[in-house]
Amino acid sequence: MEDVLGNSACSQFTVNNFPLESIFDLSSNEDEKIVSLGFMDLQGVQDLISPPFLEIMTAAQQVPSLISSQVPPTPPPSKNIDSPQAINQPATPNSSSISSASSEAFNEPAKVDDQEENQQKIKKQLKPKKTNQKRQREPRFAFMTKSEVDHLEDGYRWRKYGQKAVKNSPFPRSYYRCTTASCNVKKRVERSFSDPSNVITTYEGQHTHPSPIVPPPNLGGSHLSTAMSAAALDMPMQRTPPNYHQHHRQQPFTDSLSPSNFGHNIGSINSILHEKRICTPGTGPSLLEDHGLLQDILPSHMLKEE
DNA sequence: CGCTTTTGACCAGCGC
DNA sequence: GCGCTGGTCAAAAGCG
Repeated sequence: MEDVLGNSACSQFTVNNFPLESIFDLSSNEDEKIVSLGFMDLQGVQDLISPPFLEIMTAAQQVPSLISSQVPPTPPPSKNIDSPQAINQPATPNSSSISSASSEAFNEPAKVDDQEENQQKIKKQLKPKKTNQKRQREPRFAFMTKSEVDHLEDGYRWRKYGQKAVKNSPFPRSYYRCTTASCNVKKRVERSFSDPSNVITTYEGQHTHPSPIVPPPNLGGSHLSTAMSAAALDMPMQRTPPNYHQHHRQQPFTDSLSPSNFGHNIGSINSILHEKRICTPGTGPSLLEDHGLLQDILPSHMLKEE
């Protein structure tokens, strides 16, 4: 673990490029200690070199172990509170780190379904009954995007259901929910206090349906379309419609570290990376970031496969 | 008319 | 227990 954590590329990347704004608010399960790391906690003051973050970074290099756990396009996974693996994720490398990176839910067997149905029923009720358990949360994934608009077009349709002022920030946080009836995916959007040009988006849950916005074919070549079609079935942040990149510059690392990306195969990851390189204008600094960061983050063999 | 956004209120969790 | 904060609800308003 320390070997990985001590990876200078990782530290450098975190400290120099995304000092305090890289958000990986990845709630795991009823063990809410990660959940407690809210945006504002992480943003600005949170030491991202802390183990949870670095575990995620580590998880980025554990892709092969995740590839086998392809996320089915079925109801969003929930936390299996009965699963010892879901509880008290040890700060050990490999699978445990991956689990702490909000992927444990993806790896849960089908037995979760019943629980998750109950959970969703409860969620749909106005007043969820409070049981012995703490409120369950979907796996979350946050990333930061350089954008002038708050609500990034990610190919899904969202309905805003709330807005709250954020502590220590002049920018409000907006709450969105996927408009698809059976889909409980939510996302939160807020502007980075330390860098207002950055928009922090947190996705919670997993889409149970393909993206309603079908990207036009032959944009960016086969790599792009492959990545899109695959990603469209999964987490929203994976897919980036053409117009998305026209207006926004997403921090590359976030895509590459997306747990859902891990849920696919390396080819898909490479496709997404390829997509970004295709779509990111070479005139901006993002290209430089892209190039350097991706190399830092991704195992070298993955980049070679491109 | 249907859908989305706005916004104040309410509730739960957490720390003191 | 109390206050703070995050998250959600739901009525009203806005929009196409």
